[in-house]
Amino acid sequence: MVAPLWSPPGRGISMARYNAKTTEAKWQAAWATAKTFEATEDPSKEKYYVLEMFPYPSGRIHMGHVRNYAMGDVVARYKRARGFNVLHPMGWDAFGLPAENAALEKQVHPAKWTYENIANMRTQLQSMGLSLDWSREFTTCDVEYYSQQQKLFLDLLKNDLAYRRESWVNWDPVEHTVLANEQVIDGCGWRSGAPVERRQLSQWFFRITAFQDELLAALDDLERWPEKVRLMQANWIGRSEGARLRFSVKQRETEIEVFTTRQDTIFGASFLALSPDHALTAELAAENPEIAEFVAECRRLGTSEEVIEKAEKLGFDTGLRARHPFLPDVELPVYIANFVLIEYGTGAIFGCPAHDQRDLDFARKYGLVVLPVVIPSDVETADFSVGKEAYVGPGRLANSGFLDGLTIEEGKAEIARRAEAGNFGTREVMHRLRDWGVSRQRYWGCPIPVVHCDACGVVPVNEADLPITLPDDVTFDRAGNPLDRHETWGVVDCPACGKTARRETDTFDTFVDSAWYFARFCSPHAAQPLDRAAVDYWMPVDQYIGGVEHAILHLLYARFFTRAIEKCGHIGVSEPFEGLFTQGMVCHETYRDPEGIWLEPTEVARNDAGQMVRLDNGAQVDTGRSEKMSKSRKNVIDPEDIIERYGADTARWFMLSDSPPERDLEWTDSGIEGAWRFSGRIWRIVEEAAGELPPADSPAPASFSDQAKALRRVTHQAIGAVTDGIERFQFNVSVARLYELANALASYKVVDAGIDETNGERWAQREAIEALVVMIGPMMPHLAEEGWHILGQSGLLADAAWPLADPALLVEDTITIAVQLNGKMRATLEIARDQPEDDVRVAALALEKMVAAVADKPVRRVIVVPNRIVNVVV
RNA sequence: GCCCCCUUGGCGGAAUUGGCAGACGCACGGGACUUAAAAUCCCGAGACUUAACAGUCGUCCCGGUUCGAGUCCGGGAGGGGGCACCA
Repeated sequence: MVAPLWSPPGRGISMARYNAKTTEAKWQAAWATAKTFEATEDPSKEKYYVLEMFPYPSGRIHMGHVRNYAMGDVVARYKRARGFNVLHPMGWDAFGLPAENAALEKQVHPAKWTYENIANMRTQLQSMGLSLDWSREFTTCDVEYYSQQQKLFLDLLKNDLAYRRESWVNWDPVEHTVLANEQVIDGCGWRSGAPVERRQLSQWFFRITAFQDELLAALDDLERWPEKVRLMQANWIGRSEGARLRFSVKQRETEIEVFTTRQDTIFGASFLALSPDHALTAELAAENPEIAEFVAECRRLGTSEEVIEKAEKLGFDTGLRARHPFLPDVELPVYIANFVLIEYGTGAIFGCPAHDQRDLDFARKYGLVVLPVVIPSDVETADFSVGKEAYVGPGRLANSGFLDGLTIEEGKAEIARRAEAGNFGTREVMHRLRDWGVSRQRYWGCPIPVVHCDACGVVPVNEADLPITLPDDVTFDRAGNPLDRHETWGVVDCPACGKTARRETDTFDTFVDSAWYFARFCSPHAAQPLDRAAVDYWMPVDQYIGGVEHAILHLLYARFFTRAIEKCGHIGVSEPFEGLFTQGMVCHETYRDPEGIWLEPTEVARNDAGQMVRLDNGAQVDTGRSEKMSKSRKNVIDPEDIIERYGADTARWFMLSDSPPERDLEWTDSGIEGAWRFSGRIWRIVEEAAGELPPADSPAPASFSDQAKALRRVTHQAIGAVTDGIERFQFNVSVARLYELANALASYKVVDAGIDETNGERWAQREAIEALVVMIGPMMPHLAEEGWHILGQSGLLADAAWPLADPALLVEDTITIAVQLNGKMRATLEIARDQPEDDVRVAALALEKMVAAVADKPVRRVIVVPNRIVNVVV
């Protein structure tokens, strides 16, 4: 890529090329000096809280950040111009594993690594010229932040929203550490490559399930959220209605409890199946080595997801027989089956092979009865049979005694009623959602403020003793959690009895940090977690913007945590984000040389023959499809390079043009060049006209020439369309309308060069240029600010009001409407607007082309849509 | 396997939600300026037929509703995403 040239200086001093670098620095300094973007609560003004998902401080910003923050800044600056009191803060999601990895690899302390990264990224972000209130900046690894989080945790504990229980973790036996699910690759540790073991540890949980129905129901009211995200959350919560049924076991004094959503198919049941981890399975395994061996086999399979997916359905007949609750003569064999999950329902099922695919596969393998009990409405019962595919569609019940003839829904209700009456079952609503495990056996996270005492058990730290700070003197020369092996940090007096006890060495999942940061921005320096007055003023976030990859976890945790702290009295809202927008990724072509080595875009170029080749050795390069920019594929463009070469405005403009914000954006060199050309074009339009225009705020002349009128109409149409585009998050459409306005201005030649303003041509030109500059402001703020200044405006553009379209100027006196024959376009008709239908019809039929097209055919009907279209039917 | 979304010129995309398909940008071609180039400005362009006027076809495919379908309905193909033995 060749750097564009900032000069040559053009035709004279006043025509000097726009210098983005110095101009951008100048206005960034001006905004900072004026504290333009620092927000304060002002009850007399309507507030608007714009937030982009805060970044993890990896060290450098990437194009995804640029796109995200460019969009957020459009909204923030636009709402400011519309008179809102805007809050637009920024901070850092700074705890987490990468800092510990860096510590291990480079022997640098996580804190040092993190804060240096933040300093670097802050500089990069500031070079983008975002309208951020930097006075509210904080970092989640600041003691000031995480100590407040510890207070919130104590409140959650008091309100029974946090608790401790045993839970399975992925344990890497080589690194002596717990692994997150995404660190387990093919059943092995991502770094050590050793097979991961499942271990049980006592861990902290947040009781998200206490709000599960509310979290589901409230999705309906999140009207400014993408439908897709609401659906994903609903699926994740996974509410299903069914019944819990108890089966008595013939051979022993016990019952097996199953959960089912298809209790209507009970007469088609042919077996029961227990999870390998079911309590009864454990009992049986203790008595029977064969069962123990089978269970062990299932567990071995259990480590690798891939194997589970492909695994055959396996079962082991325990020899036990369960009694059918409605058929005294029928006994159902009890199996242990590898596809029954202990985490869901009761860890046991009844199998109805005819109407469940898994049960059918299982039944075919073990030769069990397949009895259809739901018959599609267009088939006779005797004619219906199930082959390889279970029937899960609608129908009437059959072969089912007292249920025969009922619908599925009626059958479900009847079984539930009889089970409850007979005291062997209940209606039950089950959820897929599990409580949120927040313990991480890690150093670089917020310490969980509790103490383990041999006498008193788990004791919360007294609030007065907070914060529990991380010790600095830790080493990363070995695997495992440094907090565990710290000599003094973990030794503490029990808050309850005073005896020597041990500190909790687990830290919080970093999703906890990001589950309330948006609320902390309202009062970032408060001595308590949240200042109610500030939070009540600013919350909820009016517009949240970020990647769709957080559609489930982060957004669900934030919704839960807001409810949790609402219950504790810290906040007055239950939904944190009124509006949500999920933006697409930034993509780029990929390049590989003949050896299959990935190449950076800077390492390849197109040769004279039009082929992509390596710059260093000329070898031909395979151009791969465009993919999300990633280091592993080397298809990244560094925003810092782009801003250095073209300026922040150009980078931002390119991010907003062409691609709809929710879709992926394809990075191209020609695209950024085009954006850069346009910024120069705007500059020229303003520069060349500025000296000829009437002074700022001149009163409108009494009359306008036709050309001036036409320009004014274009201007006001652009105002309407650009505004509409921003409101609807269609920035690419706003950009197109701004191009049109710029094109109109570029071809606007004032006929009367004199300053005499009787025809209003210069006045209309100023109106148009000012509108252009103001509307470009949210997208290219520095260039717009410079233009505003050149136009002789005294204040900052950042404080200027958004233009309003004058409806009177939008209407065109003469309009062109389409004339169709039998629905096909044949001609157009120029006519004054709002003419009576009869006149339009007559005029349309009188058109030469229509007369010829209709010829001698009888006109059967003429449809006139006012000011739109005429359709002649013959 | 289940659920959801998408498919419009060479490319990214637009179309007031049923009313002139292809706005705007990119790439491309032609021209102006220039000794020349860059930059800038102007013009052209969906495909096919035609010397031209003009005509025919055209929003993934097939069918339907309608005076009229990119838009609504039914079926199919291709691409993408989410969840995944959830009983």
